Amino acid sequence: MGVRVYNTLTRRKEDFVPLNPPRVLIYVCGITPYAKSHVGHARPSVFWDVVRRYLTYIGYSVTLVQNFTDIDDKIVKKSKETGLPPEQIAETNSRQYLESMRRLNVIPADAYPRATQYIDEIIRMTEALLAKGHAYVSGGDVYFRAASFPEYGKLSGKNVDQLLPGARVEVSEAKESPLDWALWKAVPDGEPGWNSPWGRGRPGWHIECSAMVTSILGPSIDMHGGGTELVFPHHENEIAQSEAFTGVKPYVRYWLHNEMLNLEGEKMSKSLGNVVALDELLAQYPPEGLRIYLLSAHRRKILEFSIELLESAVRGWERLRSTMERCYDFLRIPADTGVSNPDRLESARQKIRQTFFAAMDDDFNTALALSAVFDLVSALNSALTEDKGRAAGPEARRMFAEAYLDLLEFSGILGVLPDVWGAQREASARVRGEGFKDLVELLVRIREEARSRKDWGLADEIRRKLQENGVVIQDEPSGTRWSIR
RNA sequence: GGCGACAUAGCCAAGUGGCAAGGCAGGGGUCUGCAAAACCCUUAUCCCCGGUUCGAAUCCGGGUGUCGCCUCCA
Repeated sequence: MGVRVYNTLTRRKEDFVPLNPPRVLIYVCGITPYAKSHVGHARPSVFWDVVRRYLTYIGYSVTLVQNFTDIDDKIVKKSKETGLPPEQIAETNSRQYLESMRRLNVIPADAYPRATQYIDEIIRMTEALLAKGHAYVSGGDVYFRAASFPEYGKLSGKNVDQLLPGARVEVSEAKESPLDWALWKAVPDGEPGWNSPWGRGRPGWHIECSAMVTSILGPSIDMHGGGTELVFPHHENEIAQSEAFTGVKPYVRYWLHNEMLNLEGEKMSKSLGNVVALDELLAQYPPEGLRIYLLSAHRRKILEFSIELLESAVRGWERLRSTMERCYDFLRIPADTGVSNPDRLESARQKIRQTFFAAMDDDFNTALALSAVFDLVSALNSALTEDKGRAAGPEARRMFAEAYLDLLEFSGILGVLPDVWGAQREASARVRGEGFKDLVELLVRIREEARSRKDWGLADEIRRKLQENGVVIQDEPSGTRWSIR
């Protein structure tokens, strides 16, 4: 056993062996905060959050860094259009992204560095690349000489010779070759810029990640993530810059890329304009539902997005949540009751455990892991249904509790652990005012009494009024349960 | 033009040689004053055509279709 990951560089699944176990250093390409975040941005965030949770769970000590590229052409353009300073645009959108992450239950990265905080490092790196002959000055710009890095193209599988004909690369008189890219760009007065040995300018697009990775995490990291769209040229260029600069190979031991979200068959992207705002979704749907949706396909597969699909995932989450609440309530009743067929539950549980961990080990197959979670939901619900309150002894009860704890554990790894201890119920009740809970419970008691008198009119009215106020009533053989939705 | 990925039920999706996971939706049933939830049963000739094999969704060849990257992008 052990984790295996599909590495974009080798195009194979490989055993995951970190450089200095148990430490695992991870860098994930974050957003360019020139506009609001959309659902697509949540895919890598949630995926890497699960990776971090799982690796931590199995004993690794994870350091995860995610950047903001807070200065680039788009931000400058936006600044010109709106008249707002670029820092403000970047900061507003970065904060909005982080707020969405918080709502999505994403464990905060150990650092969220900004490109503009690493200008000195970028300049130093550029100077070093010049000194080593990997870069050249042209006008006030500095370019990386792709031809100076023989392995250029190794990540994306591009053949440099075939890249040129018909290529859509930017043709510029300033560049020796169309494949070269800017490390530093001269900027006209009035645009944001920093002083440098080559005059006032700002960093090119790819160098900031190399600078942040090497200065924060070192010359060689364990995993690097980002969307497939970044494989070329962004990550290809990052490898060239970083390995040329540090002389250390490999810059990244395992490259893990996530596929895109599609909207009506087309890639969701800001440039196409077919985006669904992340904060708006989170305002309307439970974040756990969104996580379940995002984890429902393997990260290397394109996933179709629609409100209907999100809503179906939300319904799945509601089932998971209500199962946990039922299990919790069940375990609170006196200890001489237990499930009537514990052996069946136990054998299901063992099989499900095996599936879950094998799935996570196999390139973080969250879709399969999620299916194991739902299998456990079904097994627990079956056990609860069969029970009928029979006394089955402490052993049966213990087995039930074990299965329930597994469900909590798996949900925790996937970051969709519902609040089963009622803290949320309590908190919601508090938000609605002291005594809210007492009032609800009083109404439930009154309704129980009405039901025993067969006063259905009153019982139904109480149920309806509570529902209007967000309290859902369910009559079960063992009594009436209520929960806040 | 170059490189690459994908095609599995109504929708989403896992599965890379041994009787086709899971979610949502649908149908039937149990429970129930009603409702809700839950449970049980039920819904697939795995894009097409060849080949390899005792055996193929899975491997090989060909075809068709969809998408991505090569330009900013998670």
